Amino acid sequence: MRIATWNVNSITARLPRLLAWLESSGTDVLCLQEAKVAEEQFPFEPLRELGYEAAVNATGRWNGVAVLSKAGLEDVVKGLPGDPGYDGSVEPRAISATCGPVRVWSVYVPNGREVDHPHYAYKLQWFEALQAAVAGDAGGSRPFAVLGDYNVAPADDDVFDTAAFEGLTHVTPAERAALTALRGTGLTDVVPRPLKYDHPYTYWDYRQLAFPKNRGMRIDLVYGNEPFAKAVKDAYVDREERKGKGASDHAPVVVDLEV
DNA sequence: ATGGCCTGATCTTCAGGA
Repeated sequence: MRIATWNVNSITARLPRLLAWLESSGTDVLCLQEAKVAEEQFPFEPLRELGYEAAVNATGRWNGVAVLSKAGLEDVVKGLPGDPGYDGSVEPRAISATCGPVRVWSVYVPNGREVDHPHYAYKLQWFEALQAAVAGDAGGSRPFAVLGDYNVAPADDDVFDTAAFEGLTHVTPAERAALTALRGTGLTDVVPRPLKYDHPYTYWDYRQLAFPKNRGMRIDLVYGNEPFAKAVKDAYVDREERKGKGASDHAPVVVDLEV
């Protein structure tokens, strides 16, 4: 079974590439983030034609997550139990579903913006809610994983230049502590291999030739429980998908499971 | 090859991304 996570940065803008990639990669289950579209406008039909069912939590131009599957799609839960919300409203940043033998979450963790911004406190609260929501499945015997855009680089090695991130979000001790606490529920960081160079970056800014210069970050993560981690046969970042015109600024992370 | 931001809406300017 091939399972992947990909922040597509608008499913509307990315649809031709998304459909082509689903076919060429042979992905069975895709956890998708930043759909940036209301569920009513979600492209269910072209996905169905490729054999994918879709579970969607999306409300409009911001955020939006989905699980696409041709391996079954059951017990869908939209939203994060205990989601703290931001500025008085809960945003569509999480969805979970069971796809055949595996249960997955697709998550889009809040960015945080600046360390002294309310969005940063929201980000840390959101991590606490996520930890509470997944703890049961994380300790369970069924293969389970939380896949998505975590908006945190787990270690200094996961950013191209630590000095460039001095005082910024995504690398602070509190954010990394949130990841450590999340792993403490029984989850393992399934680190993919890079297809080129020596770091499995998953995101490169659109600006300043970041991708050609490989100034990237590893912020799209796959956190799997023990049964999931044991079933992993391979994992890689499909950096080919970051190339060319009309690319998302994130590349897919692909995991092959023997389940 | 991979090329000096992109996306969608409040739409010719801006918020948000990270």
